Amino acid sequence: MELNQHCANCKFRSHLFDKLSVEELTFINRNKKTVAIKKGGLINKSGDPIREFVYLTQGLVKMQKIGKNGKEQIVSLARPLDFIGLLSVFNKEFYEYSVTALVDSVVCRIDINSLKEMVKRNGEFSMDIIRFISNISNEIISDTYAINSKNLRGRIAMLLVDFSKKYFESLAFDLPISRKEMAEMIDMTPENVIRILSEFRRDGIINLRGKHLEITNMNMLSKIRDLG
Amino acid sequence: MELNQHCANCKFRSHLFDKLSVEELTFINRNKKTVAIKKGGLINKSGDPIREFVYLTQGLVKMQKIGKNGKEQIVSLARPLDFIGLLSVFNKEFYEYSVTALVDSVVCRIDINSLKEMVKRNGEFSMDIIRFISNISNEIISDTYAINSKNLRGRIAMLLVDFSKKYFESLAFDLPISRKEMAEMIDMTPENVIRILSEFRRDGIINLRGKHLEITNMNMLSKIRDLG
DNA sequence: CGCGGCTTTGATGTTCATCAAGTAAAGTGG
DNA sequence: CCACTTTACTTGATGAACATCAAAGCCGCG
Repeated sequence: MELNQHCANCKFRSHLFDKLSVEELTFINRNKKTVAIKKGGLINKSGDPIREFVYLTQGLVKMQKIGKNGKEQIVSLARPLDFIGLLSVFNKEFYEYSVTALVDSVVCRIDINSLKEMVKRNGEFSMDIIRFISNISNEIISDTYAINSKNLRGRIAMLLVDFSKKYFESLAFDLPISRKEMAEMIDMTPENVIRILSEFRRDGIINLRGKHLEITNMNMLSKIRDLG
Repeated sequence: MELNQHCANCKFRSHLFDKLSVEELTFINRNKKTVAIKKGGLINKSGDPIREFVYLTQGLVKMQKIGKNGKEQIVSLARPLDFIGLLSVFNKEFYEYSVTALVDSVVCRIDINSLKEMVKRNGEFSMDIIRFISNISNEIISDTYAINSKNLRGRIAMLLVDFSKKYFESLAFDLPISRKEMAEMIDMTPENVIRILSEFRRDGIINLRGKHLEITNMNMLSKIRDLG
């Protein structure tokens, strides 16, 4: 695929940029670079200075931080058209979260000052930025509360339903993360992730072989999510 | 005190408005109203249409939502100069959280469309709004993670230290919320809140009589917070 | 004055983390 | 490509942390 496409023609462009004119997109285009990242590759490192606004066009990435106990904690996953670190770029000097590619991915790195310039100049664009930030943070906050108010079975059920509906739009898919990473996403131990997955398999709710998962009883799974 | 002061002279005005000219402040002033709320009074109700941007000038309020199980959950407290519902006003039609006064309070209600108009017109102002939103959501997210990674003693310790340092700037203060509300803030049961407070009292870390609390061993309390 | 909600303490049971030990899978270097 | 090493996965047993239940005293308020 063509990496260094002009923003004005980019088919991965988010609606966030709809309010920019062709001239403004050209300005952005001059100040961005597009980079391919291999699976497992580091995109941003927690603590590094923020110089760019990162935008995911292809792949899947995780945002994580290190808790006080030294354990990794996954704050959220990002899909194509998601903005990485949008919650930090405008008010922090250094990245708060590390970002790692879960599969081969492609990101655009837009010079942060060029973007800020756009925000100041184009009022409709700044309103859109505000709406995007609000949406992202609302989602993280409500997801976090939802996870923490559920028991372990409910958490796993929620995660699987989300994968199926939000990320893969299919009842069968390959898990993009390890059991350990699942545990880091929903705040439990890897042992219990495995235990509950085995339980679901025993109960005929899912098929699971290695990373390949198929939801065979979505009704039941949704019920477990809602009641947990 | 004078409720309907002109924004240009308001001593409770947040830095958020620093970038507005006198004319712009006058425009805001024409489209705002200042309201006094009694302790326990409802300021915003979850589900109501968002027509105004609410700004706290005096008092203390709680933002809460109702979990699936029907239990109340307190998302955050807001002090003077804090913006209430800033995370919702730009991207939602209806309030997500209810807001209730914990003590007698005063709020300014600014017409939401007037504020949006300002954002579009004044680029420096919109940058400030973005920074504010980012700060608020970052704080809520990191506080939520911090709370959930601690055991119950650590949670109570964190809450008390926060009250002391952030809200009252004193080692002695009156708890602004009930034991039950404390439980709703840090996701535990009222019984355990009480149990642990009694423990802290037994261990000489705090004095507690009804709502009046005094931290007698801040060192130990901080240690419990950090190690929990 | 009495009712209902808040507070407090104790007893009990459940949920989940931790520890241990073994198997499978995935890198790695020769 | 194979032996080797490491990392991920899996199951069971145990104990600790915490929620729930129960009962009694307290306080504010109509």
